[in-house]
Amino acid sequence: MQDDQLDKIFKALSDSTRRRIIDRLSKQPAQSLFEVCAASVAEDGIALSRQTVSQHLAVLEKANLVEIIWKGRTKTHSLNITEGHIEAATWLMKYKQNGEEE
Amino acid sequence: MQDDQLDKIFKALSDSTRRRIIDRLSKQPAQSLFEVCAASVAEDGIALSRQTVSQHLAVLEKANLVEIIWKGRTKTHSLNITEGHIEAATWLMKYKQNGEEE
DNA sequence: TTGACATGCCGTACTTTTACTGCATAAAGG
DNA sequence: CCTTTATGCAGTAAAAGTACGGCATGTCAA
Repeated sequence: MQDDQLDKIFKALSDSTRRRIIDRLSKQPAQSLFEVCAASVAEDGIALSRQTVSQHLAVLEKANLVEIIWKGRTKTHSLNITEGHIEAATWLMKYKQNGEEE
Repeated sequence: MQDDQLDKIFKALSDSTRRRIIDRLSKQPAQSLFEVCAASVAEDGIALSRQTVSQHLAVLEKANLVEIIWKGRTKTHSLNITEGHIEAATWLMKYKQNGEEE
């Protein structure tokens, strides 16, 4: 696993807005930009501009966490968690000191 | 798991310099600030100022990833990965789509 | 063709992060 | 006492991250 890839994945996960988007996309895939915006207001009461959400989705896209499929003029976003992501996310586990009670 | 805590942990892990420090501390615990600096130069050939390393260690400390023990006038840093950290690191796993070959 | 819709790119403002220099403080040793 | 050693704090500067408005482009449908 390359440093660059780990950077992208951890950075993508280090923002609560993006984690909320991930959670939202997991419940309903293939959402457009506007659907994500609308859901943010409807479910969390957080009104974010189109550009802001677009930027967050771009970060997730660069980390390959969302898959893009164009349907006509609509760009749909779906969650795409791969083995590579799981490997990256569990990077810390190899440093867990085992032993101790608990 | 609170958003604030997840933020701190993922942010702490999203920098390759900090990941290198974690790796270093896992091999040799109870290192002082200067030892981490020296090891950075010796093992990776990266010369970082004392203050820069200090700041990185502070980020790891705020995420509770390192434990501080004072020995005389020396502040020693050791890795301290808890169940909470593991839980945070595996945050992404609950979104993994199972199924598919592989 | 025209209008409405969805996205993309450019620029701005504010905040945070990263890396650094310099100075101050406190403890141990000669 | 004075020097060395280890840390802490303040301040600076460049870069990146976050959030936004405006304008342009492309597409679907009436």
